[in-house]
Amino acid sequence: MSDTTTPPASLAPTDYLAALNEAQREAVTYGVATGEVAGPLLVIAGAGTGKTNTLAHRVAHLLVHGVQPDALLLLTFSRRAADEMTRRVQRIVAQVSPRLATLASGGFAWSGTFHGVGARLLREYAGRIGLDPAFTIHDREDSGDLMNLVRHELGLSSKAKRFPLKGTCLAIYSAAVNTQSPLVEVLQSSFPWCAEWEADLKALFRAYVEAKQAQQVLDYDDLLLYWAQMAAEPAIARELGARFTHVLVDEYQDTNRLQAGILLSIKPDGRGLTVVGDDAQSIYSFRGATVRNILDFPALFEPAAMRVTLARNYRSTPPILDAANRVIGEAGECFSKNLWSARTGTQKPLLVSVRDDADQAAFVVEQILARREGGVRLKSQAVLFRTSHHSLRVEIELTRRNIPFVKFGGLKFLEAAHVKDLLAILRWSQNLRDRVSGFRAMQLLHGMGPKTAARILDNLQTAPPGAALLAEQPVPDGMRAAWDEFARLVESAGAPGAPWPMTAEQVAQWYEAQMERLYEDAAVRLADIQQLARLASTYPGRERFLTELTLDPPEVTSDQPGVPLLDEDYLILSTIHSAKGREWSAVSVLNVVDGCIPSEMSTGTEAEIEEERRLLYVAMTRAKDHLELLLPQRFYVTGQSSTGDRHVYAGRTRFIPNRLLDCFEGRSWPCVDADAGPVMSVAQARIDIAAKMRAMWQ
DNA sequence: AATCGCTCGCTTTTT
DNA sequence: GCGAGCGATT
Repeated sequence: MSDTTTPPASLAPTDYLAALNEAQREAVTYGVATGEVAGPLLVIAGAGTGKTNTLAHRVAHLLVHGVQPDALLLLTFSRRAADEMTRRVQRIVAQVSPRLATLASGGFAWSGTFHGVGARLLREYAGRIGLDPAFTIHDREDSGDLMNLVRHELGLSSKAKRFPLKGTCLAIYSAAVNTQSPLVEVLQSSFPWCAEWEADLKALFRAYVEAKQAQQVLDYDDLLLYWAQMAAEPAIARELGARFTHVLVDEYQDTNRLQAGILLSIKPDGRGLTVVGDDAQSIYSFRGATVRNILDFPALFEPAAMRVTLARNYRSTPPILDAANRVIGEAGECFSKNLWSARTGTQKPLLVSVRDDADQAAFVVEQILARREGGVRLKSQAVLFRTSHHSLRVEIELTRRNIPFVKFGGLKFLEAAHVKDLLAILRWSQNLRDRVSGFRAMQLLHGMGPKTAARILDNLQTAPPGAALLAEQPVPDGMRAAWDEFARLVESAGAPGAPWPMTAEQVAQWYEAQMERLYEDAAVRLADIQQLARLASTYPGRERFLTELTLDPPEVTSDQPGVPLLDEDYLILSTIHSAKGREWSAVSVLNVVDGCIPSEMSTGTEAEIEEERRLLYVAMTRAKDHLELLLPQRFYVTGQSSTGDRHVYAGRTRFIPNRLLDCFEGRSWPCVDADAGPVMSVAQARIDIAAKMRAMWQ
């Protein structure tokens, strides 16, 4: 509406905008009240600048101005982020009017990750793009299994010179798809040691794609790829563009070319498109994400996209922010926002030298307990680390002291063999052509091996659809009865309109009867299966259950000791990657030493090292009031020498060179005895390490 | 044809 | 410390 018209009487005063700062308000209101859909908007939102809040307000603002929830496409990095966004929007609009509260109470039909939304759109449009709407989705392991199957079929596994393993093949394939670049280039830049296999890999990938299509199976990458291909059809693109008048994307710095392509197809002129992100927090390039997406966004459009920068940090104290700014300021290519803090506080982040892994764990746990005594709940504290296994000692220490914790990242619930077994049965019942699922499911039967299973899968594939009866498949006489029972189970589970969650319960029941034979530790696994069955009952049906579980598995494994109850206070352990977007009052970062951060796996190229720097930046900017970086002087590595475990001496991460030490407070722990001399400074401690290293060889 | 037991090689981050 | 792969055994 123009400024000459008065707002409709139903419109409540926009009080909710008053709590925002100027830049935030600009991002929220840009183009909303003009009466037509606004041009493209890029919001550069530094760490802790109220990004989620701003995005939520923009969504709320759109609703207030009459946009229907169904017309919003809300793409976030995780489901958790989507849920958080929904909650906030609901809270905001509830203040404006009861009518809007009702409107938003159902949440947003089209919010979630690119993969999750893609899966749902593809099912809806399946008929028009030659896809079976009952397609199953393979997780990474399933994809690896299928890749392996094809790899064997093509005889690549028995080459004289060792052919890349399935995981490597899949990684190469995935990189090519997600970066949208030719195989040669991917091999050259990321997998130079596999370059000689280019021709074979090409054949392998062709066969892999054919296998997926024959089985009506999609992998993670396909969800984006099919969506992108679909959106490349002008008619469908127009339809999607009209249906979703507003598209909002969070964490845009971690999207890849495929995702950017999808957005551009739907919104070619950028009208109605809002992307939010922070190039300093781009940490997913290993997954094909490219920081160029966000950097090049404004110039994609004519006129260029509106750009709003949020630089006022509400999260961290000035010393913490200062240290983080300095760390990211060292980046070779620096786009830092130089965040400034609105808070008070004078405690510098700690740089704590400890002897080893064990002392690191002891120190961290002691500090956490001390802070809890001081009134900081466990839930407001977190321990962050580069790789999942870095937290092992801390986990042991926490368990020993009976401190509840939850760990994010690393091994997922989904990867446990027994969970995969159960899902394989359900997936196979949904789509009998899915060989990976069927192959796995059938071999749960005693007496069923790869040969018999493969023959049955062949029979099913060649039989006309609907004509193949599972029960009639040829199996050894000894297992006829068991097979009949299994076939009945799978067929009834796969029948259209099979009652849910009863189906899941029946399958779980059948599987539980097999577990004793399959696993020595069946008792522990049984609990998982029961939990899974309970989880199943919270979904409306099998299809949604399988899809959403595959794309967004529970982040916590239940075989951890002392899994806390929901209302209990518990500590968060998380990989830095999984800590994205979150914040805690106190944060401890483990192993801030070269070899861990940066990971020794990621020091090959300048770009990799820069990403590791941003990773440390992300870790540091999670802290609100208290930040400690741990420097074990030596840590154990496993399996690198024939003699087994050994320890190596480590130096402080290269991302905190001496010239940055004035931002930190150096400590040593355990404290050096007063009689033994002054407390070591960090610099002195390093000289000692060097001496020890020389001493090793004397 | 299935299964068990042995050896060899690899070992990040995740939708 | 773990899985994939292979050879021997049932």
